[in-house]
Amino acid sequence: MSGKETNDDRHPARKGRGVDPVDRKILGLLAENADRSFAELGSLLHLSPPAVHERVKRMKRDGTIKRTVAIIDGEKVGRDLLAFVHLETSNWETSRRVLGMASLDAVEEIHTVAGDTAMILKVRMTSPGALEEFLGELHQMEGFKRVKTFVVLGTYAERGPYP
Amino acid sequence: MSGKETNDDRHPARKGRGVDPVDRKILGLLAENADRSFAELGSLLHLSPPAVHERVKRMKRDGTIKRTVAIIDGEKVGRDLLAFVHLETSNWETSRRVLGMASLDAVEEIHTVAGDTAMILKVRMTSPGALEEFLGELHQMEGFKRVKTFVVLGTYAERGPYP
DNA sequence: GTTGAAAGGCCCTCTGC
DNA sequence: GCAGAGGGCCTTTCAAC
Repeated sequence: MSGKETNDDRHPARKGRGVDPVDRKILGLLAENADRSFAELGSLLHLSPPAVHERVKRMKRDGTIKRTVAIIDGEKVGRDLLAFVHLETSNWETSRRVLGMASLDAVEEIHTVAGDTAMILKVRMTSPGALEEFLGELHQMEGFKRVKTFVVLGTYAERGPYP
Repeated sequence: MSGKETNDDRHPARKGRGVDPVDRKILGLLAENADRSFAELGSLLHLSPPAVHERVKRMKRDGTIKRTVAIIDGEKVGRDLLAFVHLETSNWETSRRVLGMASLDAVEEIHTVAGDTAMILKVRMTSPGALEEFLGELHQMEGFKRVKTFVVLGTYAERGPYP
């Protein structure tokens, strides 16, 4: 891992304030499988179930644990076409309309970035035709400069943040 | 997965075989919040808890529901620098070594793609220095042609597949 | 698929250390 | 902040319709 973050701070967690090593271990276990019981977590960490519960409750309250979700197999439900779409817009109004696409079922991620493009979208489609239609909507928007699409051929890792 | 897609299948679920509209509704609810009880799901769907349980168990067994995980706030645990890295490799051996990076804590996604690059990585770092170090490792590898990095400025949507 | 019931396990709180 | 015990809810499975 990286080192040298701290100069004068004696606590190892400078940015993750209030997240100690035990918390991180809990987060790691829950990020991998949220079905674990407090009893199981406790035995893995040599802690009592109430102690684990206290920590998890605190981390849920302060937003460190955002939520727990079921991971769906996109291919098994027909969404077998994953793509990254880069797009540049020439004005803010157009960008706002793109951000509104977050409500579309196909749109999984929207980021603004620094680099050769302005925005990156991750979309999971049910068919090439659906992707074509989506790209068509983007082209219809005024004030966009360029769209570049990367169709995913294979996925070799896909998970959430790890503490 | 199964093979044999039927031609004369009258059911609307062509690709998501065995996933009917009720299943999709369950998946949608659990993809948003996996903490819901079977009783709650049942009342939302006008089904009995055992019926819901049966469906969920089946979908977990056949992999439609891959797993349930806790979503961690990357910024709260110190990983506040998200980036997409595009890289082109000139041989397969190098690509294999990149795929091995899936075990790194910072690497969240690895995809091979069609388009102006060969692979896309999503990485979440604890600091700019950590990103620099990671990019340095890529450059040290023989057989890579080009690396392009997009640092994320803002995230406006980030979730998993939706049925 | 639904109802009803029954057993088991876990959550959650409280109390004491 | 952590360990131990009890009430209560939910899960899970079994019947029968």
